[in-house]
Amino acid sequence: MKAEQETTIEEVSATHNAYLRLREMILTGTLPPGQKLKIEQLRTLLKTGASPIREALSLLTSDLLVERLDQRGFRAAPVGKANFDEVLILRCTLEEVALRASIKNANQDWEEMLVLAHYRMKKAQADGVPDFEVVHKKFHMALICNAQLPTLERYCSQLYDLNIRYRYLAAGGPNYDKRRIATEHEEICNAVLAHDPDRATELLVEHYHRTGAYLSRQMDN
Amino acid sequence: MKAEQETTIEEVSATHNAYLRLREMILTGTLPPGQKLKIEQLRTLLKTGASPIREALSLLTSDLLVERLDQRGFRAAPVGKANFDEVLILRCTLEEVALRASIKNANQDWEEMLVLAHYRMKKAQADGVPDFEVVHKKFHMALICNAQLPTLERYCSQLYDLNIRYRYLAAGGPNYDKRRIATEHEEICNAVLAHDPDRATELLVEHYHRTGAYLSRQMDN
DNA sequence: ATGTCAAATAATATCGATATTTTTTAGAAA
DNA sequence: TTTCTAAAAAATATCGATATTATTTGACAT
Repeated sequence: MKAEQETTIEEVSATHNAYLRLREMILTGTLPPGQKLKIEQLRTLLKTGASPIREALSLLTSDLLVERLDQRGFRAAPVGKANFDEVLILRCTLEEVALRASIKNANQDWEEMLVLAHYRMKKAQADGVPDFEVVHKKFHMALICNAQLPTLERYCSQLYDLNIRYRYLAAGGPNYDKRRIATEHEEICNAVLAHDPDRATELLVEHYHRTGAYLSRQMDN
Repeated sequence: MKAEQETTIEEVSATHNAYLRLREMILTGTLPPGQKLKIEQLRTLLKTGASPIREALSLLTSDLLVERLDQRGFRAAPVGKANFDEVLILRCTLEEVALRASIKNANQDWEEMLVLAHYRMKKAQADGVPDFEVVHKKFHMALICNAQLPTLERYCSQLYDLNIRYRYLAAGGPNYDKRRIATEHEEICNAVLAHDPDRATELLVEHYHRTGAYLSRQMDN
């Protein structure tokens, strides 16, 4: 008897909902790095049973967002400069491979998808919508999704999420130079549409290094 | 009252045991690719409750060894040429980065560890012990463990495991040229000990391509 | 035969309760 | 005060049962 659709919330399964909500909370810092994640506490917070919580935490463990301590439960993965630097290296390495493969497979459909993803991101930034991070990720994933290498895409997505945590942690500091970021995105997009893999990957890696250096500076404070 | 240590089996937790056993069965092909993994069936097989099974399957999902189907349970991850090729590309890409970093950090302790891992592998092959795969993996992980990039090591370990499945699947065919494999390992080891990153990575990547081509041929049959 | 639908079956997902383990607390001895 | 130990409290890990969802079966109509 499911007469209602409640809101627009998709009711897939308690586990999946718990997974998404916990993930969000860890990424944004609502559950800060290193914090103990007690089952009972999360049970009342998410209003669900222990089983979905435990399963969701298991899934997040493999996303490197949660750590499992022998028989002592779970905690949000800690952060640190070493981890930040590693994530940056891996992103540059893997996204270069992915972007080159994407461009090699270039076709009309993908290019149009990319243009759209780019446009939506620009619009979201102009409007100052709160879920800018969502469309921003979509743009970066659109760049590499044409590689047709699902495992690689998965790694890139994971690493993007690991990096996002540092962005939220640094959110107190001075804002990015948004104009420059927008320009960089534009240039990457153009290089891809021009089928210039060398220039596209160079710009992408530079883009990551630049924002990386910014965040690194924030972390030292 | 745990008066007994039973055998040498380490009784950590039901979940961890289930994880290790299921992982082993998927890697070796006891649970073949694509097979439905029913909770009840695994419950009786591993003689444990549903919760540890489900948690173990969740963990394996993030190792890319198990797939979760909406509300229709789990199945062993399917295999295929495309996946095989992708795993090969990613291994070559990531292990090159890891090996170079490892060599850059080279020190006495690591080099001695590597020599030991290599010696144990040679010995295991000579003795024809059944757990050759274990020491073989240890050797390859020893090559890259000095990079001190834990996320990268984790990815390499995962990819190694994904690749191992294809080795077990091809086990029916003619054996490798073991002499050549041994020589390749020897040469990689020597190049590393000589602190020659270019040669070491070239040999390593070649090594993967050679065994990859062998397995690829097996798969076509 | 073939396709459709409803009942029966089987499997999953989830809950509540309990056993086990870890952590904290408090009291006694040095 | 500090340290050690035992009891109490808290938290985790696991089990058994149940509600929910998917799949199969078989009767009926086309």
